[in-house]
Amino acid sequence: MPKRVTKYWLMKSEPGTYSIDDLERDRTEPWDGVRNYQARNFMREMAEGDLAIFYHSSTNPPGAVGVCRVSREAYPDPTQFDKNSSYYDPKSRKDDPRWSLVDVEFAEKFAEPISLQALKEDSSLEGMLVTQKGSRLSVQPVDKKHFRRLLKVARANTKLR
DNA sequence: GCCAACGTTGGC
DNA sequence: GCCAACGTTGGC
Repeated sequence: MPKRVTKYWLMKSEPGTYSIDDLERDRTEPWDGVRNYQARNFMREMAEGDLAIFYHSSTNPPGAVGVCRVSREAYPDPTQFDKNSSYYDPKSRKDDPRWSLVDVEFAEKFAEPISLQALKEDSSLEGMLVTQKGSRLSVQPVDKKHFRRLLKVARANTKLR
């Protein structure tokens, strides 16, 4: 049996809701609240061990702030059945859950965030979904070459400190 | 706070 | 199946 190849992703979160520091403290977290079918489908493609860029959105500046690892593959998001949750979905049925999530665990926090602006200006990252205008997808695939490049930039920033 | 760029919903 | 109306995301 060939080993499954690690896949790479990018996951957005508003730091006011859940930040890389929160994940570093909690170590592992269910990535709940995703209510977009495309993003959900990407989470369903994830496997344990996949790596994801942790991205802070709706903040100044937005950008990549660290890395997390998928620690549990997709299962039903419990918040969809929780009437007290802002993620409650009355149309989702227990025998056919509409929304999924994965668990992610903390891997690393970058010494310096890599701003969206910097991502856009890096020609080696051309084609990354997150740099494209109007890209609102909160869970998205990342090419291996882009992932590796981004880590390289993060390391370089560490040396400059 | 504005608004462009989406995605979803529902009438027809 | 079309599309107008509405809601949301997220950069700026």
